[in-house]
Parts: sequence; structure tokens; C-alpha cells
Amino acid sequence: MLNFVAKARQPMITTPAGPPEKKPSRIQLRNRLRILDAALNVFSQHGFRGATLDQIAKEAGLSKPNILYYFSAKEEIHVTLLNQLMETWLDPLIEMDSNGEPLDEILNYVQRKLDMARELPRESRLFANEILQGAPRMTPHLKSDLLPLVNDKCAVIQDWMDTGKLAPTNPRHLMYSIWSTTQHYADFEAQLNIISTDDTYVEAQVYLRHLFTNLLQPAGHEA
Amino acid sequence: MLNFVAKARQPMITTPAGPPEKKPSRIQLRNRLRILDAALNVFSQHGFRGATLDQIAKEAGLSKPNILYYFSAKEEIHVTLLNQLMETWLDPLIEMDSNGEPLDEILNYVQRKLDMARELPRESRLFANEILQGAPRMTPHLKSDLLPLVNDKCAVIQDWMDTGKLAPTNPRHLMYSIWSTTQHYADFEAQLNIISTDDTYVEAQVYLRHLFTNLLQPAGHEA
DNA sequence: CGCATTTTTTACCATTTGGTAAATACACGA
DNA sequence: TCGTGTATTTACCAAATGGTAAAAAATGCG
Repeated sequence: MLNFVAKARQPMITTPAGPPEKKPSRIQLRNRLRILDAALNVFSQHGFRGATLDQIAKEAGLSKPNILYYFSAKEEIHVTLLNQLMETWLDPLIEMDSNGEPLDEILNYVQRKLDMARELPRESRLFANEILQGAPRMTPHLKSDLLPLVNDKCAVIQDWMDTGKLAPTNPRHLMYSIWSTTQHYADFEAQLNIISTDDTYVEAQVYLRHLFTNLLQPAGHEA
Repeated sequence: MLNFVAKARQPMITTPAGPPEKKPSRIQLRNRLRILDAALNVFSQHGFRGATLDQIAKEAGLSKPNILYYFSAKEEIHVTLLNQLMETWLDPLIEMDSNGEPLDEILNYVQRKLDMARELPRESRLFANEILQGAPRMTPHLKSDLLPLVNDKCAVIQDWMDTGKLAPTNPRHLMYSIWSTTQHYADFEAQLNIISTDDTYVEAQVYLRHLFTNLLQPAGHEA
């Protein structure tokens, strides 16, 4: 549970475009992490176009040319973050087990997505920004990774419904509603901070469990 | 129904900062509308910082200085759009009638929000962008307009639940889930276009109705 | 029409922005 | 300790950006 936190903070070996192609030194590892962390702050708040290298540099505590020593361009930082993100973003859905207890599998998926919104709000906002802007850099990823995964899992859910293990409904829109309700707590945090006083995530957990249980519990199985 | 469409396209008299303070001429009205429409396209896609006056000018078919003849600054265009938006954005919730049939009132609210996502996706994304970026220009509005409205309507819903007219749940999070599920169809359109083939909004309508009916129908009232 | 007002264009400007080149400082193993 | 590759800084640059001033064009009204 929550292992995506550690995963998301792992060093980046995926795109060694900037510095030498050899084994990255300690300094390289540290500074690349600093830069990516700073860039995550900036990109997730302002989107790609609204973010500036100066902001990222300042936040990372490095000079702008020094940043460009580690990443060849602003865009490379962005795509590195998006690539990193895609790895963790799909995990909760991947973990959904077609052999598990259907309702539990769905509710646990909701829980993992909610945990992710709480633990990785910047990542959630980075994703939201990218999609809002028309997914210019993520469309290929979404087509190659997300699409088949969604098709697969929706088929599983459909099967659960067909065999009476879940109340029938639209699996695809079920998924959309799980995504939207959970990510909302990260993406619209600024709004929630204004109108919400209580312990939002605890109440969200209870509420969402209730919401999806009522929807999916097959007839005659009420608690 | 759907009267917000006309409303959202009404001319702007709220902020006559640029041109003379008198009655705006036909040309002024037309060009201010063109500019706001173009700016809505650009801001909703790139956020405030990521949008440029050149983009807006190009999209509006006017020169950049000409734009600044009608609006004193980039920011003024943005706040004008946000002010305009706030008027229509709260309407669906305002219309919720404490004297109506509770479940119908909620379901109709969901329907109005979904209609709005379909009819005004750019406005939805403009709002999402602003909140994602920390609501720097909307926090006052949200505090003065949204907060009391939400408190008021949540009290109504709570009362409906207390008197057994709705199944009990968390009214505030109910509202969050209505916002997120409906706005999702506008804000994450780029993602839905990739993984969704069918007539999304028709299916969404059916699904959301089902989702919230199951949640809120008081015990013993199943169809 | 003639003329004042409104609108648009042209030509700018200072700052910011993404990015580069080269010189300098640093780390670290032989 | 020295030297070599690594890391950082300094000094730039061209393009983009938000914005201005003033001239030119269009509008419209008596």
C-alpha cells in the first residue's frame, strides 16, 4: 500500500540526455532529483507554457545554465516528469485483480486512487494540466498504455456484472467517476481549502466507499 | 434549461476600464466580444501565464495594440472572463429549490451541471485552470459567493437527510462528487477522446443519474 | 460634405525567456 | 599533490512578450 510514493521519488535513469552517457555520479543523481522536484512544483501549478526555467532554477537552488547542464531543454524536464508519472499513474488500476472479490477490488482501487491524490497531489495536478491543455505530450502514452489497460479492466468489470457479482452499470463511466472523484481532491484543493474545514480525506474515504458500494452492490447483498 | 448558454455570451459591461466610460458603441461591443471569445479559447487551454496576447490577438483577428485599446492589460481580460464565469457557474446550484422534491432537485442539479460541461467546456476548463493554479484571482469570489451558497445548500440537503427524504450521507462530499463527475467530461475531454468511442454525454447522463439515485434514494423507495 | 471622435496601424521599448559559449571552480582518483 | 574530467558561474544572445506613443485611417453625425 502506498508504495507508489517511494516509486515516484526514485532517481531517473530513463532519459540521460543531458550529461555523459555513463554511470551518473552522486552529484548528478542529487541535482537531477532536485531539478525534477522543483520542476514538478512549477509545472503542476502553471502548466508547461506558464512555467519558466528561472522559476525552476530558483526553486531548485541552482542557476539556470546549471539546470541546462542536466537537462538539454525545458521540454526535456517536462517529458521526463510525464514519463515518470505514467509509470505510477496506472499502477492502482493494474493492481485490480480479476480473480479478487469484485466489490473489494473496486473499492480498493478507489482507495488507492484516493491515497494517490493525497500523497501525490503535485503529480495529479501535473497530469490534470497536461490533459487540460489537450494532452500534447501525453497522447501517445495514453494510447499505448492507458487505452489497452482500460479496455482490459472494463472487460473484467463487465464480466463481473454479467455474472451478477456486481450490479450492472456502465463500466467505462464507472471508471471515469472513480478518476474524477478521487483526483478532484488533489486538483481542486485550492477550492476545497476555501469551502471545507474538516478532515477532508478521511471523510472523502468514507463517502466514496459509500457511494460506490451503493452503486455496485448486487441486489440482495445489502449490509 | 440551458439558459446559461445565452447568458455566458452576453456582452460585458462590468469592466469598462479600457475605452471611454460612456455607452459602448457597436464596434466596441463586437470587438470586446471577439476578444473575450478568443481569450477564452487561449486561457482555457494554457492558463493565465501560458497564454499570450499575440495568441489572443491572432485568434480574435485583431492586432495586439488593438486588443490593448479595449482592455488595459492581459490581466484585465482574464479577470473579466472570470467575473463573467462566476455569474453562470453558480446558477445550477442556485436553482436547487429547498421546496422541491429532494431527489429530483439533486438529480436535476447533476443534469444542469452536466449540460454546462457539454455546452461550456471552455468555461469549465478556464475554471479548472484557475483552481489548479491555486485560484490566485478567484479566491475572493469563491469566499464571498461560493462559500455561503454551498453552506446554505448543504444545510438544505442535510435537512432532507435528517427528515428521511434522502438517504443520509455527507452533503459536502456529495457536492464535490457532483462537481467532479460532471466537470470531468469537459476538463478531461482530451483523455476521454482517446479511450471513449461512444456518445459520451448521453451515457454519462444515464450513468450519473443511476449513481446518485442509488446513493440518495431513501430506504424502501427503490424503483 | 466637413470635422470631431473613435478605431486601427505602425513603429517602438524594456523585460523576460529559453538557450549557449567559454571561462572558472570543484571533486576525486592516481 | 597533481591533473583530469565534472560541475558551476559569468557573460551573453536572439526571440518572445506585455505594453506604449503617436500617426493614420475609418466612422459617423451635424
